[in-house]
Amino acid sequence: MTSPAVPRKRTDKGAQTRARILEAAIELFRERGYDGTTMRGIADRAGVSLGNAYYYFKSKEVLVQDFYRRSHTEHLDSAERVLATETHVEARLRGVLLTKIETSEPYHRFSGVLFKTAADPESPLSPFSEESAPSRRESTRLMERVIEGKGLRTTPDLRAELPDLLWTYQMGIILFWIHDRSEGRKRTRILIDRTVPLVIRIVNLGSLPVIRTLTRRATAFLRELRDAREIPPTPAD
Amino acid sequence: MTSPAVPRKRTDKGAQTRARILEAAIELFRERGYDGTTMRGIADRAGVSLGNAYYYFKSKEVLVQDFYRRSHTEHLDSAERVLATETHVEARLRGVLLTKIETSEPYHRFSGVLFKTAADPESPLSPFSEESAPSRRESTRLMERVIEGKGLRTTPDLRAELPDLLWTYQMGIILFWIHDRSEGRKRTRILIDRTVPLVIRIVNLGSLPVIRTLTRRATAFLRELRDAREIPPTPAD
DNA sequence: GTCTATAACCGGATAGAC
DNA sequence: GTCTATCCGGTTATAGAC
Repeated sequence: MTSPAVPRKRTDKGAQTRARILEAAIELFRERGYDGTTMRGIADRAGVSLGNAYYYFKSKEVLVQDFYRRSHTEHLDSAERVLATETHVEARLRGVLLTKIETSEPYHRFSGVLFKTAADPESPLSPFSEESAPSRRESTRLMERVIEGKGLRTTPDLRAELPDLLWTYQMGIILFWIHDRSEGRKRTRILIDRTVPLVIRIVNLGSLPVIRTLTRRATAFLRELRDAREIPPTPAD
Repeated sequence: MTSPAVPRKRTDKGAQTRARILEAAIELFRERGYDGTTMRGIADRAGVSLGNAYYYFKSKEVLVQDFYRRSHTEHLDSAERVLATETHVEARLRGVLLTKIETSEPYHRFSGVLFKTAADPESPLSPFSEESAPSRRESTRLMERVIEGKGLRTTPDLRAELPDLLWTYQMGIILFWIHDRSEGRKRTRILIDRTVPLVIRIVNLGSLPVIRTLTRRATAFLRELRDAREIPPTPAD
């Protein structure tokens, strides 16, 4: 008697359609790759009209992005489990990187497309863009957690820069992974296995007296660079 | 009496048309950017038909590439002049990097497009692809010349890897430059000025006894990685 | 206001005649 | 070598249904 003619199941009329479209897209991307998939094909398989598909997804690209976003959250989850069990930095770092490429595996085929647009400074998808700041923040947060592990000897100033540096390192690994055509991404795995200990060792060397001044200078510059980035470009000066 | 009815200037019937099209493309890219330029517009301005434009350039992308190739050769020239006058590694490296961003400046606007396709592993434009091996080779050759300068203390094994490492460093600088919106690319210039000395110093540190084993291990791995890349992926093993 | 569909538009790319 | 005619697929405009 309270509620008028409003239908009960208000939950998600279109949300389901949206899901159907995304599902169809994922299937087709898997079957034929990004370029081989057409928006018309996606709409067809989802049983909707072309225009309708565009009602839910502004472009073909955001379809891949939505698809890829899954991998990001999956990674956060898996990484969480790694961090809960591993206590040594080295193991933590290796674990975070390995889970990254593992959760990304289903997307390897289109990672090229993703990376492509990511490299474009105009694109909101660029890892350096304003829009992707949240997920970048999440990734560096992960690195903050990583370096809470045992086995790291470092100075406070270097430590402060480490999350960003490790994020960059991770980007490098991903770039390698994208180009890795070996079965089981064996080559990327080797890369991780070999470079993680090196990275940790190099960081630890940073506290050696001979290297101290160098480290200090480098971190000072990094800090400067990072802080300048936060501030919108100054037309003056 | 020897030559029949054939016109004398046989040199380049179509080569001129080709040039006209490229010229028109460059103008339009400059005026309206990559996306704002259409193949029809290019053909129009060049005074040829659309189909004809495609006869000379397989795609819109290769037009930008041809355009960009100029910058590459220009850079080789400018770098040559730098290497002829500068004797110290640091000055040589800085000079090579500065001329790189300076000769690339006219292309800054589309560098996004270039980099975009370059990041795609499928693309023949990818700096890691077979097709771009020649220009990559030229760039690492340049780095070989750079390290012939004075002021470098290093071991043979590290030295052997340096050209590739410095090429990677240069790629990093370019990535930064692409995203650099500061006037006169001031930020990239600062980046170069600050990091070049650091890089040289780090390399020189590589010969310190404490670091030797680390360097040796790292270079061994790099060599392994590089050599494996030359060999086509082995399906066996 | 939320959803769905049809009919274009636009621009990159190709086929094939001359 | 050059053109015209088309294709193809991403994207948009727009109209109507719920």
